[in-house]
Amino acid sequence: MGRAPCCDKANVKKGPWSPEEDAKLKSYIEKHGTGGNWIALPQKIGLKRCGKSCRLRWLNYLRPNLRHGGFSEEEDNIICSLYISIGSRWSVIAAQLPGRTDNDIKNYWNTRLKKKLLGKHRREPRNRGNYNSVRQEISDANRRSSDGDSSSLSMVQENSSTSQQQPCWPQNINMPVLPPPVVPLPYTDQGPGFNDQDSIKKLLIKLGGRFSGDYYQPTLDGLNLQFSLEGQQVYQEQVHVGSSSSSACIANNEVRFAQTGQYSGVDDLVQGQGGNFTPSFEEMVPSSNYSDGLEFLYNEGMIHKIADSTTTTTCHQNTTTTTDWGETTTSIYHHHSLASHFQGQGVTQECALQEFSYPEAQ
DNA sequence: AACTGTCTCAACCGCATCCTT
DNA sequence: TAAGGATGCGGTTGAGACAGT
Repeated sequence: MGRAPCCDKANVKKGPWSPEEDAKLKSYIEKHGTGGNWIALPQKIGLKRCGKSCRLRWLNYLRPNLRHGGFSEEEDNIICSLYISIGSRWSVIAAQLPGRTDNDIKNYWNTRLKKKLLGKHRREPRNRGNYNSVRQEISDANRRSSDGDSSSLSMVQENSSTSQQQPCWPQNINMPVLPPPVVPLPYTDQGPGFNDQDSIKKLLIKLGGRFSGDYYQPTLDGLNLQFSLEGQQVYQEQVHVGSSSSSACIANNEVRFAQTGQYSGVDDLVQGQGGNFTPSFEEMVPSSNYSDGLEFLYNEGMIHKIADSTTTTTCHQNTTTTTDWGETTTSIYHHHSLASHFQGQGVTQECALQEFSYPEAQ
């Protein structure tokens, strides 16, 4: 016997919401809150909708101070960096972007950001598809540009002009040293104290990972690289995060790449960890083109591998040991300035990481 | 003008987790 | 402590818009 349905499926309306329904729901919630019970809410206000549907409509569309579309370069960077760090935990990512919903970010990632990455790898059976994506990107960039983001268009044009020409890096060669990021990064103010272990623990806990002090083991001095963000460094921390095997895989891959300074494919790594590699990322960054995918991030100014080895340290291959996939030790490229970025907006590190609250929760 | 392919995004679905009793 | 219900979340879908042929 399966779970009881949350509502009478036969008696609820599905599909797009009408303005009348929106108005009903919005005015009720603004006056009374949800009453702490989404399931009962539609009956209270005479809507023939499932409670879950009401909740979704409110959270994704009716809630005040929401922004739709027009993602800035800064937001792109945050989304990408968080995706790299924690995987597809959209609600966590959304919590870092005030006014954005997890659904919006998820859609944006799936339709735009991921394609930015894929664009260079995807076989283009027809020219048209490529043209469309370029056209779309230019159109988006134009829109962003008109919103005051002047960096977008030039970047997209540059990308589109090189997308057909840029060779994929052959396997097993050293990655070329990339120039410093072209796009200025948003995280420029270094907040105090965020590098300390307590702050990092808090961040990781807030991000939803279980934390084990036993496993926590900053390994900066065990790594053979250093990332730079426009002059600042992104330290790699080894942390204990559960529940996200995909993020673990992603992070581990980057560790692998980072450790060796060259790309050697993901297959052996995948096999070594039970083959539990997240399909989406695998698809997104095919092993043969992995370095190229990373290059996108370089271009975006997300990460910058610096050739300067003044901080070179040693690293052993088993830094990221795993016990099982539910209790995974993973590595996160930790933007220590991320929280301080929100602090700069008058938000504490703790608060910056809180999810949105709603009337009944306030 | 009709057709076709692609893209976007709102909404649904089902599972996982949390909360209450 | 267990069971059942509510909520949260991420993956997926499908309708509509748009552009090329």
